[in-house]
Amino acid sequence: MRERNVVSWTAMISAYSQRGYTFDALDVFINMLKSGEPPNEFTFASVLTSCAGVCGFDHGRQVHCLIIKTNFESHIYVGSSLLDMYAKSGRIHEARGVFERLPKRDVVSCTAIIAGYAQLGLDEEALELFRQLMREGMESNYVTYTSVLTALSGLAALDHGKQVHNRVLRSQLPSYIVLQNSLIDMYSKCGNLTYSRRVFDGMSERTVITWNAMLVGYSKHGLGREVVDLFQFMRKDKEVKPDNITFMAVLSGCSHGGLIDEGFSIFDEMINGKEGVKPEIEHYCCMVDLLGRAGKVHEAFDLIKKIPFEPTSAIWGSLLGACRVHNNVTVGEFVAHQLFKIEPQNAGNYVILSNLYASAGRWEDMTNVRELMKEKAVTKEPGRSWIKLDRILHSFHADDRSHPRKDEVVRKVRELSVKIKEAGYVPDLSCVLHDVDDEQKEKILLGHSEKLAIAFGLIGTSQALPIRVMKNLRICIDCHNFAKFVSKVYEIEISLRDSNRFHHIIGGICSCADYW
DNA sequence: CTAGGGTTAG
Repeated sequence: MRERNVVSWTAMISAYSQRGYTFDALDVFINMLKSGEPPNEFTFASVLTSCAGVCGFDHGRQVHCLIIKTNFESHIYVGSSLLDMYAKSGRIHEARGVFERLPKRDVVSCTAIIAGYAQLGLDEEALELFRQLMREGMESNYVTYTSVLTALSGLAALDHGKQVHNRVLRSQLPSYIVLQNSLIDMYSKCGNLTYSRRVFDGMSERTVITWNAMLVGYSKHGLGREVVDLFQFMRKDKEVKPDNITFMAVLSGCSHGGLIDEGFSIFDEMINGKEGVKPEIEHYCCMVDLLGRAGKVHEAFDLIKKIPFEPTSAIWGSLLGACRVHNNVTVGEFVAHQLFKIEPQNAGNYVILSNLYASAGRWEDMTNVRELMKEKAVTKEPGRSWIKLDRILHSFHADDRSHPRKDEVVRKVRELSVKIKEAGYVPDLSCVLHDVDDEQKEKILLGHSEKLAIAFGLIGTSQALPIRVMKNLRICIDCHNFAKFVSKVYEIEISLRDSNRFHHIIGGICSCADYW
């Protein structure tokens, strides 16, 4: 074109941006500035989409400066994409600032800020904001519901999830696949696979994400057979093609469900090119996990040596977990030191190596690891467990003194401990890293947040109802054992969702088969 | 003629 105006420039930027060519979009934007053509609100809204994520937030901030200078910050489209850019770059406070400064709000800007919190895992904040904006009369559409469902999945808040589902049904929205997908995910992460499957079966059209969400659900619940069956069913649907996430779900489902041979045969077909998806490092990671789970620690180690990628922390981490479960100190030691090189600040690795030494009675080595950990000043995200009782969410952290019924809860944990010891429970003191005597260690163990939540559940629930506890980290070995004994002695079902998967514990047996 | 928010992973 010999002549261009703001519309031609913006159309080009938008075209690149919508197709994912973020750098090209930015490039055209810069050339536009050089040409002297002033951007308008359309240009800014468009170019900011390309500043989110990959290009980082440096470009985004510079564009923000321009927006302020040209007085477009309060424009509703510009403001929405601006706050979205900040949220996607992890700057949620800046995003909130832009949102609060908007003179007018609409569905999109409200959804963008709620989704921003949810995508960063700030689930409580997302839910709280959704409620507040609803009170203030915000409109909701299917994208809003999808974003709220993401937050509810994270919180494992089944009742809220059902409420949103009801609202969706009542509002007579057309059935958006994206919304249905997030319903499947919500129900599965809230522990109700039956409802997930009901939504799945009711869909007339499915995308690869639909299938993946359902497969991941079965996988997280340790139902390997269902994962493989559904995968075979998926292959009959000629409308969808399994992608790399599908295979991760299937392989990790085989691993968690103990289907070693099935896992390998699917993996071999991937290598032979029969599946149309070549194995990436994540798939090798699943196989290391699968071998490790089966107790084949050395085979897992050999696989790592053979893979055509540089091993990642996820690969080593998976093997380290297997070493802990199968008490392999020699391999574990080597693996832990690989991890110390790659991610020295990750406390979990020090903890596991220390556990390994403790279970082998190598106290001096254990002390050294602890010293090393102090030296590197690693910090752990504080463990937190929560349980819902009479529609109220009760949250506990270790040694919680803040709960109104703390004394009652602490007494109950002690009572449980005494009762289940009679049935054979032995506290696993290797789970404690502090350098104190055994009596003190046991006290620390009894203060773990998941035990507090379980005890609280027992106080408040009538015998027949299952206890549903959620945890933000992986459950510790001692607490897992504790829960198994409690379920047996008190004849109660305990469902525990940790950061990794579900544990359905009935009669002293867990659905994870003690591997997680 | 040009514009903003959304779902699946280990």
